[in-house]
Amino acid sequence: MYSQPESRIVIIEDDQTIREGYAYLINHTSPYQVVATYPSFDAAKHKISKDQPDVIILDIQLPGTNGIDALPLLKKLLPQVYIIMLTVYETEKTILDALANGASGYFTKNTPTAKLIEAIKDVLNGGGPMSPDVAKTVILSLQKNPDSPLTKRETQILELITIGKDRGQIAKELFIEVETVKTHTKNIYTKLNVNSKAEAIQVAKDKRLV
Amino acid sequence: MYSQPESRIVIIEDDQTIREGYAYLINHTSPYQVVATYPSFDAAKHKISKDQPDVIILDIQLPGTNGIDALPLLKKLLPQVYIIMLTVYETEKTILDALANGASGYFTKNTPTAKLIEAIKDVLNGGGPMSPDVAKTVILSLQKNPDSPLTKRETQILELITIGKDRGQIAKELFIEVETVKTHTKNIYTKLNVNSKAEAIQVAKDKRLV
DNA sequence: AAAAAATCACCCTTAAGGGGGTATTTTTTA
DNA sequence: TAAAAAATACCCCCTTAAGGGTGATTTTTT
Repeated sequence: MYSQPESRIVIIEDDQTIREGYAYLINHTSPYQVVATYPSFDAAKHKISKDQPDVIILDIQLPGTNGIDALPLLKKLLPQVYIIMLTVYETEKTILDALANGASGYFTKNTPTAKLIEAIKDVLNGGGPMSPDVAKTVILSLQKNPDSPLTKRETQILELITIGKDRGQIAKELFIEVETVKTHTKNIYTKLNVNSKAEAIQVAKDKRLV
Repeated sequence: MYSQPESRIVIIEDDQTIREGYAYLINHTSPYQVVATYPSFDAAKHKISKDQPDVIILDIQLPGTNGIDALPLLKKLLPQVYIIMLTVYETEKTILDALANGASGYFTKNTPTAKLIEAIKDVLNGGGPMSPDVAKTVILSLQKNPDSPLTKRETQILELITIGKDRGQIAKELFIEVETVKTHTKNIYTKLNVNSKAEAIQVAKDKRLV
């Protein structure tokens, strides 16, 4: 058995105090080494490939290219890299956008260094670390409305409608007749107070019925 | 300042060893009390309201009504209760279904009791605890395809299409002409090799383009 | 036993969507 | 700074998948 090479960390964060603080603490209290720090993505983009980072700690509120937009660009430069977002924003949209664009973890800025170091370990082990409030937001975003006016079958059909299936496909998938699908659809429209597929999809998304 | 009343825990789990093991450990190593345990939802449904649990630890593979189906029913009986799923299944569908139906947290069965107790604390504090692998699965489910063939504008329009907006609404929302929306749509169809909105939505979902 | 949910059928009508072609302006990138 | 890519906008034509109305039987729940 031989010792693993240290994992390489890069920090992109515009606040110098936070940047250097985290860098110092990670270097001195963990088996990881901070190989570079940058105050912005634009400052990092031409050099970061040479740093060969395993993990990037990325702020969202950066001057120039913001963290969300930087995500896909970093992924393009370094397809294997894990990216942990660090931010003061914790709106649902920001969190979901970050995760949609390839972030591996998400923490708010008051996160103690110990937790962050644990998160680095987690992503390297294939996990997806998040602070509890972030996790809660993510879970809520997945939650369906428990007070749906629709029956089980109707919900099922609405679900298929929202993923773009037409009557024929739905009928085939559920082993029922097209006319039955039509009947259910009509009932769905009545209950949701709409009169088209498009509107139904909007209401479904809006009220989290599917 | 007076001390908080102990939080009340109920465990629903068919394996007697696991059920009693967790109950014992939670009772003896944490400030929480297990007020009842049941081997199934069906055994629990008529009594659990009287237990007044704050947190339910719920297994998925139960005899009779399974854990996923039990979720909305438990939520109906006890709207305020937090439910932590405990299971050997960790397929994406199972995890997402559980969270969609109102689970507050999700752990695999090999989770040490200490982590579970921490999870109880987390949900009571409004967090959304998950084991790292579960979190990873959730994050992956939110991830977009980084190699989309679509431009930014096209992705944006496809996104609006998938949430049921028609040409007119899209045009208004993006401050462009309906004809421009049509042009983009045509280009999207060409790139995705489809020739209808419905197909485009299916491909979009399938390839996680939105 | 009653109510709710799920199933199937027939008629009739149209708006929203889709195909083809062309062209200018703006932005990005090499 | 030249070339390429992306975004914008218009015109003509055409059809299908979707929606509305009405009625009825069977299965499942309560």
